[in-house]
Amino acid sequence: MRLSKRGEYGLRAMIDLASWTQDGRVISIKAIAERENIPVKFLEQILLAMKNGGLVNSRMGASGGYYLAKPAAQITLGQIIRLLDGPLAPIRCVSQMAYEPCSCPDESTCGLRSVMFDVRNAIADILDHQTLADVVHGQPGNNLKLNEMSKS
Amino acid sequence: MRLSKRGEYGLRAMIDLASWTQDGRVISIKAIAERENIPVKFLEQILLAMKNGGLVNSRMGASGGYYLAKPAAQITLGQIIRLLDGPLAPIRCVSQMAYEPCSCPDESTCGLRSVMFDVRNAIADILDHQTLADVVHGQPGNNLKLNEMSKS
DNA sequence: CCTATATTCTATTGTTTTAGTAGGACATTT
DNA sequence: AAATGTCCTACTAAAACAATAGAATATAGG
Repeated sequence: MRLSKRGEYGLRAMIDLASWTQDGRVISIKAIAERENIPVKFLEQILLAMKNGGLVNSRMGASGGYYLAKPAAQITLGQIIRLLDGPLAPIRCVSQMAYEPCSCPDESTCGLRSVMFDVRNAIADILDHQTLADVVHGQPGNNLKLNEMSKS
Repeated sequence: MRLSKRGEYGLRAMIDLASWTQDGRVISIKAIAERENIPVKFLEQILLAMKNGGLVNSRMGASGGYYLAKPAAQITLGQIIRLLDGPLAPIRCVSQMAYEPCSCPDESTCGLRSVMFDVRNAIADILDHQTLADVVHGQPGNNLKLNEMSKS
């Protein structure tokens, strides 16, 4: 159930962009990498992928850099993670974007599938509604349960 | 965010055990593997791990096999997944059982961390409350959201 | 125009994880 | 004693992960 470093770095970089960008300014890979403790060349790839995915834009050359392609309130964490790490769903047979049949004889009566469907939705409910703007402004998650004692 | 085959097979095997076991009977690896389409030798390892983890017991020798170590209502999917795949948390710094500090300067104000904390709790809320008995008897998940349009 | 500073793009590398396989030792039933 | 199980360790091929390397290209500023 874990997020890769690629996904984590991508999220941190986007949050960084969202919090440091104002008006027409751009931010260099190096600046982000230093603030967020991310290997420069690795971050380079990640930002490139996000550019190709339409989440950021860039200005080349000296004093160039990156900026969000859309307002921070229109970019969700779900979009970023899907782009960098693939589907949110724990198993393919409950994924909307990358569905594949599983091995069970009948999906409609598969107990495991229905639980995993719930898990997928719980994850997507959070990640598809939390925007970069929410994260930057410390918006509390709408699914937060305080009195939760389970160990993850 | 995905479940490994090891985890998936383990869950399927446990659900199989929960639904086919009655009174003092045991079920062989081969029988489970055939019903659930799991490679026999792989399942062997998985069941062994679950035995060492205290979730199942076994009877050796001819006509031996496995059975649940506890009533199905006392085994949660969370226990199984943690045993086979490790922590449910997307990143270590929000894990209870395998906490590690992340790279950010201050965890208490880290926006990413607080979102991932919510995600961890959402996953654990489901997986730590759904028992094998629930799954076998088609208990609906308590976190199911029907009108959900997001793609996973 | 030239240089320093950026992004762009592709390839390569080392490590770890995943998903099994193989094979023999040991226990129990028949 | 043979058949049928679990137990246990080691091994392996392939994929995923986490970078690194290096050259090409673009632009600002002097």
